Amino acid sequence: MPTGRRERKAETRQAISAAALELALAHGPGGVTVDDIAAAADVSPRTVFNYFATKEEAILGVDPERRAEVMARLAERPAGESPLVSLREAMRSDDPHGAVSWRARARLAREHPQLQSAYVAGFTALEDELTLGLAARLDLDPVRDPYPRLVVAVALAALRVAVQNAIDVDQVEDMNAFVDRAFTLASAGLPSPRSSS
Amino acid sequence: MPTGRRERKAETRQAISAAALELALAHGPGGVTVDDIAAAADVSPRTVFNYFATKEEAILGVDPERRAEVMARLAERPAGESPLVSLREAMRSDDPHGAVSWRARARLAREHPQLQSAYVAGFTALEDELTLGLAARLDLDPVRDPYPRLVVAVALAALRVAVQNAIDVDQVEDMNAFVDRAFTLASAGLPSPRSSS
DNA sequence: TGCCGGATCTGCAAAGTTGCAGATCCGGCA
DNA sequence: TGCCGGATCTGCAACTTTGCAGATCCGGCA
Repeated sequence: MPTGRRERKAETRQAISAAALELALAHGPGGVTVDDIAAAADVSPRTVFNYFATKEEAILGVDPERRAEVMARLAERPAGESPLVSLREAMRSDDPHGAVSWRARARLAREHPQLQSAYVAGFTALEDELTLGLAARLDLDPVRDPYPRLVVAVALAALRVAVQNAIDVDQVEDMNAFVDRAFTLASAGLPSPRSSS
Repeated sequence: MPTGRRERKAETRQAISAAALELALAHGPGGVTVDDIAAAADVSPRTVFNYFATKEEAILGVDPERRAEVMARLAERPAGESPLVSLREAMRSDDPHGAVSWRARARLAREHPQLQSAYVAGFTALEDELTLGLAARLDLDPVRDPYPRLVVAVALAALRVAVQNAIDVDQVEDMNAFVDRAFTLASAGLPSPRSSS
């Protein structure tokens, strides 16, 4: 059982990410320097930027393993299923541990505009990956055919809006209900609401 | 006819934006420094950051006047119209001059990944504005009710994907056709395609 | 004309970000 | 054990970005 370089790399990333999140929660994103994060993770400041493009990304950064899980779940969805449903189910998180830290980060991003950009960038990166996955499922060209990317972009928009709305009305426990509502609206073509409340 | 401060401010912004775009097109985004842009626009480097948060934003930056035009067009749409249609029409650009520079920027963003983040950030800023405008039209709470933001987010996703697709298949002249197709798909709830080509 | 007040611009210092070159570490192999 | 090769980490210099304090500009008004 070799503790290979790959595992060490994942550990370093985790250490930096954990230190960044903890310090940001404690002192606010602006109250933390990269040097602080580096010291807490016991690496050089330069190494922080080997793993994350920006300080904000170090704070919000999504674990690559989690992204891989989403991709794997997408690949396992039944073949004929509606693409929006496949994506919704692939992204649904029933892992309590992951969900908690994910909510903490979403809330942090909502409260601190300086994190907004990095937060959205995370969705964009996921969009690129999911587009390839969905195109493969549907046997479509991911770059020339707009359909896969359009469905993924809409699905991520729905997810993002649902999460933000759950946070805004302070009901993060019912996250799944909010997500379901947004996806239902999207699948129906966003009909004019009579009473969407 | 006073050449008031407001006009001078707009002129300075234009000068910086134009210099940034020109230099970026000539030498690539990475081949231009903020000092270069500042010198070309005849201001201090510090002033560049008074108008734009980042060098990338200075290159891609959307003219606030253009955003105001979109908001004005949205307000003028008939009352009972489908929200997606209202948004599509508000964002449709028939101004040849504006459209050309817009395409140049979209292409530049597509070709240089370093601009991706700033490009998406522009859409996010527009999302916030349009959400308020649409909520007002529909008389809904823009923060507690997810509907306005969801529709806007989906509309912008459709627009973004359509533009990217038109660039990818090298048919930017037919931009409107691409946008219409994406919006039609979205209004129909993104049905599984048989032949979306 | 000459002053006032606000808007705009600038200089400076500290922090963030990146490319590059080299140091270090670690597993595999003789 | 001792070396090799690649992956990882680090130091450094240039550039980017931000907060702050002050300089400058400009229109309005006495």
